[in-house]
Amino acid sequence: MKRTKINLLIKLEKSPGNVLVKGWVRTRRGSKGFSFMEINDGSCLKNIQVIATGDLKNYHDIETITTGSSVSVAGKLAESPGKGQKWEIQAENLEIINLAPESYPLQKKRHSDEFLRTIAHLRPRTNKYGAAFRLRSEMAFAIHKFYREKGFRYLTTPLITGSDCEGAGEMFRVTSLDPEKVKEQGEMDFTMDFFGQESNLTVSGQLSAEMFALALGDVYTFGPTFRAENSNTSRHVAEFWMLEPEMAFCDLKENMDHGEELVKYLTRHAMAECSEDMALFSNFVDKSLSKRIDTILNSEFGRISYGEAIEILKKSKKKFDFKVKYGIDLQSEHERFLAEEYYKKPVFLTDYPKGIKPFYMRMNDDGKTVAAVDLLVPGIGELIGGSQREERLDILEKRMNEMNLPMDDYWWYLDSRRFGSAPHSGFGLGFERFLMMITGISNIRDVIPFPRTPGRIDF
RNA sequence: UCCCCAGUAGCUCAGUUGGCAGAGCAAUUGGCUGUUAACCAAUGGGUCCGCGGUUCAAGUCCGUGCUGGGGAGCCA
Repeated sequence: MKRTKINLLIKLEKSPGNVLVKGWVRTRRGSKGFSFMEINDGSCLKNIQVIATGDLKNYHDIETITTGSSVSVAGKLAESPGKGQKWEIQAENLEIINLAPESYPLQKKRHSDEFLRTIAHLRPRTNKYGAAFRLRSEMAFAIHKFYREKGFRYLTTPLITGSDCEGAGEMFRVTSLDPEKVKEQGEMDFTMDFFGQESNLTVSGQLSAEMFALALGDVYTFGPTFRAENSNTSRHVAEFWMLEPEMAFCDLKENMDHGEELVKYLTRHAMAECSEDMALFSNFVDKSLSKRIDTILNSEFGRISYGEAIEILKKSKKKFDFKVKYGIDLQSEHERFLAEEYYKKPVFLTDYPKGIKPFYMRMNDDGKTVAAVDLLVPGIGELIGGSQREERLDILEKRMNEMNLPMDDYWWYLDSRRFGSAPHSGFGLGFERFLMMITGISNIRDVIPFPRTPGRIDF
């Protein structure tokens, strides 16, 4: 008999008679002569109840089944006379695949997130983490679906990069040099290294994506990204996934339209395809989740310039630790006030002063601000960061000079402005931060399978 | 990296003024003929985070290190 997954089984209207289920025992309740078991196979949140009676030939062994054990159950799918479930399996053949010893760390009760992080290899067997990682999978699929429907091309950009000055934070060095020899020589000779020059793990695929947007039109990258920052917060990890769309013939407004459409599409997809898991999050993880999802789906995101934001912050009676002044980079407290208290919904901030933004952002006509855009979201902070790119060669070169960037390293990037340059825009969306937003899970380490943070690379 | 808080049984946590190491859940064993984080009873279980110090006596006080959490900076 072929195995049926539990997500299909529990949806059945009529019993097909006998079924075969394989999974892990969440709990066993024994009485004299029979046992109830809850089996979960990871296909969905729900367990299937199995009843095993004393007339089974291996019933003596069945009585020893512990939480966490793996089993294979064949039997009749019957309507359950008990409350709480429609179906149950009346076991006719129950095979113990592996008995979990008493040291199995997951109990049939709530565990703290901190404890579960220490057993990250087992935590997907819990309701909450199972739901989180099913949703993560579904959201990755939804990203590809969204872009395919819109005629975008999926681009995979290199994870190892030679440019050491992308300006998006500390980078991880990639080298094949022998540490012992480096110690003898007293310094690293990069000409002897694998690539003949210094190389690092990427902090963004954007520059590569721009080249392909100016060839294929609309592209997106979706893959891992690395930051060697010594960040110890609930919103940062050293290895995370980022979605980066890049669109030719697209200005800042269209860039925002795209970001808003994307966030709404993915959120709608989560509600439609993962309703059961989403219900768990709003019932047990974050009581305000339903309201936030509703706001994301049904409100128009705010859109204001940096200058307007500064005015709003100044006029507010709120006391900030950092004084608000035109030209400063906005602090967390400022961003939170704008998204959580003033607008109470996601809000785009545009047109930042050029001094606090990177070289590739397009200079506005005022000569002081650039066509940058950040999307601030209640509870998360910055979800999206992007811009319209500077497509005018002379202005781009001038900016790079001002910022002392080595022009030679960027010869290929500048070529794109030399040969058929065109307006284009794009942004980066932090995949884990998006997952935090739609699950209400408050620590980024709990939405990524095996988190990498300063001082920790377990599993 | 900085600020604040915490570390006691497998888990969650209590532990008074410095004076015998505790609870609930879990586990183990037994009971129970339809359970729902089953129920009832019994039993076992400790490097009180590490190191050093004060003291007749330290889980408790002091110093230091490590780990975890919250916040800040950096950013996705």
